[in-house]
Amino acid sequence: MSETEKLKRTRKGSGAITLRDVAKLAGVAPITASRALNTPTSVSSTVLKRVLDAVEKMGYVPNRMAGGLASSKSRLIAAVVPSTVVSVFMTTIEALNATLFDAGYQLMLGQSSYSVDREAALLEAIIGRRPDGIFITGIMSPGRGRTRLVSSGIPVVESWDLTLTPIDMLIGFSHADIGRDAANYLIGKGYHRFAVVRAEDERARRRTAAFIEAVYAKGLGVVFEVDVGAQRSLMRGRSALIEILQKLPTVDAVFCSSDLLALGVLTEARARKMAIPDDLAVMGFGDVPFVSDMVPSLTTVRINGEQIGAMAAQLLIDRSEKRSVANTIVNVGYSIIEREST
Amino acid sequence: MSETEKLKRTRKGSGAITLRDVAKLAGVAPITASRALNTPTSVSSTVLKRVLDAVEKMGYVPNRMAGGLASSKSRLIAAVVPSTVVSVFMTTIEALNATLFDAGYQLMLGQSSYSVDREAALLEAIIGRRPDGIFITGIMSPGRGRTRLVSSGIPVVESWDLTLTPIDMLIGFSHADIGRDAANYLIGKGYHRFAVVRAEDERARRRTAAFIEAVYAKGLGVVFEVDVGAQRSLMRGRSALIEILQKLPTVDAVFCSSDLLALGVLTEARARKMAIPDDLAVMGFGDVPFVSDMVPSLTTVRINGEQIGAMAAQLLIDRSEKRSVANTIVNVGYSIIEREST
DNA sequence: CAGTATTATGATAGCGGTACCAATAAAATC
DNA sequence: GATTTTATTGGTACCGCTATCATAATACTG
Repeated sequence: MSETEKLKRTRKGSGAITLRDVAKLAGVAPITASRALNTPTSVSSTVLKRVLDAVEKMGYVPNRMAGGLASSKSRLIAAVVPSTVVSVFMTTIEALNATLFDAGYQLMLGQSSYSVDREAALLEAIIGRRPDGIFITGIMSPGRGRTRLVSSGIPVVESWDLTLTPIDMLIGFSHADIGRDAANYLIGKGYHRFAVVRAEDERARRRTAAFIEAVYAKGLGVVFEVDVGAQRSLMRGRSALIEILQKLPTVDAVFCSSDLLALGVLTEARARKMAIPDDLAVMGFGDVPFVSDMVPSLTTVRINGEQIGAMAAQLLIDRSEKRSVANTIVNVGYSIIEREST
Repeated sequence: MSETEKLKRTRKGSGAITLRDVAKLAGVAPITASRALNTPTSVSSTVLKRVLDAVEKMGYVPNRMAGGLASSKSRLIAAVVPSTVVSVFMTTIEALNATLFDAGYQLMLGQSSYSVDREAALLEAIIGRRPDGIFITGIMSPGRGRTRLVSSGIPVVESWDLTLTPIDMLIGFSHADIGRDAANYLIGKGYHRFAVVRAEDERARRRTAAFIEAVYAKGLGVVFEVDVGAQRSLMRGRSALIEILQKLPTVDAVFCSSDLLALGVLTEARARKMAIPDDLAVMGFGDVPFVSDMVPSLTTVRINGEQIGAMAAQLLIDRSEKRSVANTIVNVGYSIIEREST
C-alpha cells in the first residue's frame, strides 16, 4: 500500500524535481534517465519516450551545477569586458553569446576594473566557477593574474589586439598597423598638418604612436597630440579641437581614438563653420552604427567585432570539447571606411 | 614512512587542488578548512592562519559548483537582455553587475530572442543553473515561459516598465506617462502639429499611443505616425522625416521612440536647412551619452538606468539572503531633459 | 569543584548528477 | 546449438563541497 519509507532525510536539498524523481516515474534507474537525456541514441526508443514523458509531466530541469560537478564540464564560458561600457565591444559579446548559446553554453560576464584587488577578485570568481573557457577583451598584462590564469589550465581567448605571447588563443588585429595606415591614407589624400586626439588607453596610444611615426617618416613635421584621459565624451572631442586650433592653427586633419571623440571634433568644426573635409578632415575609430548616416558622414576604421565574438566562441567550444583547433592565433584585420569627413 | 595509501581512484576528477588538499596541508579536517574560509570567526586564529597559509601556498580556488550544489546557493544571478544590443540597457547591466560582484555574486547573461523555441531554451538554461535570482529587462509576457519561471520559485526582478501583475519584483516606470508628459511639454512650448516616429516595440508603442491621445485630448488634430519596424537606425530617422514632410508639411514637432531616430530626424532637418527648434522641434528617448553635446543638443527623456540596475541587484541579493525586502515594486520615474532641439 | 554553557573541531552523510564497470538480454557468428 | 558480439540497463562510487549532528575542550556559575 502506501510506501512508508523510513527516510530520515537530514538534509534539506533544494526541493526541486530531481533526476531520481523522473527516473522513478519512468520506471528506470537514474543513470538510464541521465542517458536518455544526454545520449538519447544509447537507450531504447521506449525508454526514451517514457523518460521524456516523465520530464515533461514533472517539469524537470536538470541541475547543471550537479552535472557539471560530476562531469567536470561546466558548459560555462566567462567573458571579461572593460568596466566602461563601450558599445564597440558589445557586438562582440553579443555574437559570442549567440554562438555559445546555440552550442549549449552559457555566458558569465565579468567587468575588469582598474583596481588590482578587484582584478584579482574577478579572476578568482571566474576560476571558481570552473568555466570551460575564458574570453578576454584585450590582452592580459603580465602579473599574478595572468600567471594564475595560465596555471588554471582553462582555455583562454585574448582578443582585440595582437601579441607574440598570448596566454593561449588570440583573435585580434594590429593597432600599430591601423595608425600607420590611417596616416598614409590621410597623407595620400593630400593632408599634411596633423593632430591626434586619444583617450588614455594602451591600444589607443599604440594607434596614435604609429600614426605619428608614419607622419614623421614622410617628413611632415610634428603631430599635435591631445590626451583626453578618461573623458571619452563627445564634448571632450569638441574641446580637444579648440586646443588643437590654438596650438596648431594650420591643422588640416585629425585622427581620433574613437568615433565619439571624432564626432566631437566634427561638431566643433561645424559650429565654427569650418568646411569638412576641405578645411579639416576627421577620422575616427570603431565605426559605431550611426556615424555612417550623419552629415557629414565619418571616415573611420571598422573592426568586425561580430566575427571576433563568433570565432572566439567557436575556438573555446572546440577546445572545451577536445576537438583540435587549427589556428589559435588569428589576425582579423580591419578596414578603413572612407566617407565624407576626409 | 611513505604513505602507501591504497587509493584506487576510479574517477578522474578535475585535477585541481581541492579543499581536502588544503586541509591536509593545514593539518585540519576538510570541514574545518571550509569554515575557516566561509565563517572565519568560527575557528581559532591559529587554525585560520594555518588554513589561509595553505590556501596561499597551494593556490587553492574553491570550486563554486560543488559549494553551490552542497549549499543550494549558487551565488549566480541571471540577466535577460533583448538580443538587439541597445546601449540604453547596458548602463543598467553594468550597474547590476558591479553591485552583484561586490556582494560576491556573478552575472550570467542571456539574450532573449523573438523565437519561442529559443526563449524556452533560454529559460531552461537559466533555471538549470539554479541562479539565486533573475533580472529581466522588460516584462515577461504570459505563457509557458512565465509560468515556468513562477513555478521555479527563483526571485525575479522585472524592469523598465510597470504592470499590476509582476512575477515577483519590479523596478520600472510608466511609458504611458512619458508619452503624455512629452505631448504636454511640447504643447506647452507652443507646438501644435505633431508627428511620432517609433520602432516596433511594445513599450515604444505605448509611449507614442499616450502621446497621440494627449494631443487629441487638447483638440489638436491628427498626429502623423511612422512605424519604422525593426530599423532603429539614424538613417531610418532621416527617411521618416521625409515621409512626414510629404504627408504633413505643417509639422512642427516630432517625438521619437529613441534618441537614434531623433538624431536621424535632426540630421535630415539640418540637411534641409530647417531651423531647429523654430521650424521643427525634435524629442528623443533614452538620453544616450552624446546627445547632450551635439549641435543642436537633443531634448529627450532620461531614465536612470544605473539606479534600476543597482536597485535590482540589491533586491535580488536581499531576497537570496533571506532578508526582508520592503518595496518590491518601485517606480523610478523619468525626467524630461530640455535642450536646444525644442 | 560538580554541573552547565560555550567554543572549537571532527565525522558523516548527503547535494544531484555522471563515470566506470558489471550484468543481462538480444542478435550475430560459425 | 554453442559461443561471441552488441545493445541496453543497472549498481556503485564518486565529483568537491557543506548541513547537521556529535564530541572534546574550555569557560562560566554559584
